[in-house]
Amino acid sequence: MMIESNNKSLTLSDQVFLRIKEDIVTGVMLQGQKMGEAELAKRYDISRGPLREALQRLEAINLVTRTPHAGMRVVILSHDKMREIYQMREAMEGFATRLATKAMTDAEIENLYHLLDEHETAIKKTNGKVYFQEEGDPDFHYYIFSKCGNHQLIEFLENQLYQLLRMCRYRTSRLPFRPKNALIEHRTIVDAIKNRDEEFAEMLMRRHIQSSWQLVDSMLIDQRQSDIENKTMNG
Amino acid sequence: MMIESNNKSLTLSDQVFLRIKEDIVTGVMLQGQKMGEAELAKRYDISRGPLREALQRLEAINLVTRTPHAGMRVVILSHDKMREIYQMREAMEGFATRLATKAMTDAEIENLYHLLDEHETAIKKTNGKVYFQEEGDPDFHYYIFSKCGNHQLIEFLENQLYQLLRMCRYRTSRLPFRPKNALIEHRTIVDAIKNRDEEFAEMLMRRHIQSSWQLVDSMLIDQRQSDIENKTMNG
DNA sequence: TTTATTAATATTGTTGACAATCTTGTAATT
DNA sequence: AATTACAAGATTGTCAACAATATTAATAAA
Repeated sequence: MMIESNNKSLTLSDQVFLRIKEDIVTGVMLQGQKMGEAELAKRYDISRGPLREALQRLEAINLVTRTPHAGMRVVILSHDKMREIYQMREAMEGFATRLATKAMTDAEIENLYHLLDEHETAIKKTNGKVYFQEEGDPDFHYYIFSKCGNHQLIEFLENQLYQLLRMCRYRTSRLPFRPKNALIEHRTIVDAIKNRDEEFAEMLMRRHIQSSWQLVDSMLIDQRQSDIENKTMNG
Repeated sequence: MMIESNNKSLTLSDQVFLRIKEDIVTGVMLQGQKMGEAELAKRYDISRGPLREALQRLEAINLVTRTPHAGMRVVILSHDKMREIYQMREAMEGFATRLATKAMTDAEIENLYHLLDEHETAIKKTNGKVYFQEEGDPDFHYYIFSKCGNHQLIEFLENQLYQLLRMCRYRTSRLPFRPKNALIEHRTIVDAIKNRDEEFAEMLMRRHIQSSWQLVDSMLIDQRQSDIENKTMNG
């Protein structure tokens, strides 16, 4: 929602890149789906030139796969691939947290506490339904790693890894989460940052991401289970 | 050298991407240099369409920077940026080493020892001039992280980070290195892998990369020193 | 009936021309 | 003399037609 606001000076290729990216991440386009250039060009009302450039950029962030002379497809997030993504996230965001623990100003740490307070009230208001549901969680993580001081790392996390993560999240929709647990973990992380305890902050962030993965992992297993059952019933 | 061998089924865009990448990394194109599309198209004997796609891909791996409606420039590897790159390398390759320590087969570890032996004889033969001079070191590192089992991580290290690293190395050309030291460090890393000691292997790899950075860092400081002196003499 | 070959079709890769935008240089005004 | 406004030139962004490649469908042979 609200992505059509900045059409002013962006190039056509940029605009359609953002639009398709959103359509892939949010599941409007299905995984493994063939993306014919002519079809897409018509659909997004654009010529094939800028479209191809947009697809090229989508390939660069691993949202589509290309086979020469055969075309593009939406990436398929297999169970294995998702595990790899979360594993990578654990290492890189853990490291970013360590750096941020050293680099953040006191004022920025205060901002983090305010952010947590906002989340808490949001949880209370909606009786625990918000949070983790694409609301608070990304803000929290984003705020921390954006303060790590390493632009290369920030750029990678923001523009590459987090796009795939969002896609994972959309795939495992409607999670039966425990927002209070997540909030508690978040608080312990911020406390460690406040104490300037890099070692501990990194460890807590890694564990937090690990448990996030375990939840997704179990979801996927359940899903596969029911897939198998469906197949058995139909066959 | 020897990059013109596989022209068979690669698309034009792919070919020119590889060629320009090589020209940037090896310093044929200078840092910060303007890359006019018309000029490049003529130079590489290609039309602007595929050229633009190639440039797009170069932008994706941070070898060129683009400002809309103003064109592309070769990236400038400032001192700060290089530190960021090495910092990131330390974290990610260290993590990859940890994973590889668990994942490698015994046969693959034997291969690593053979690789070290080859390097040792090469050093003896050339009296310590080879190694680190774009010969043995990348092979060693590449072999390890390529066995980490995480394809996302491998892809990132190989296609993104290592391109920038090669560029750093070319920039700090002719280093007064100590190949024997590096070889010793390599051996201790392989020994840790052989013992399946993930913790230690990661630590050793990180330290190895740290000292690699310190060498480059000191080079850059010297360089700046002499730059300042030159400026003083000329002004 | 199955498999291999070949032609037809559809899709991707490439090109050169056209449009929009920025940069540069000149001239006029303060 | 300095600065702003405007116009000419150059460069990037976009488009539609053309060429090369892969996919398919059909036909013929085993």
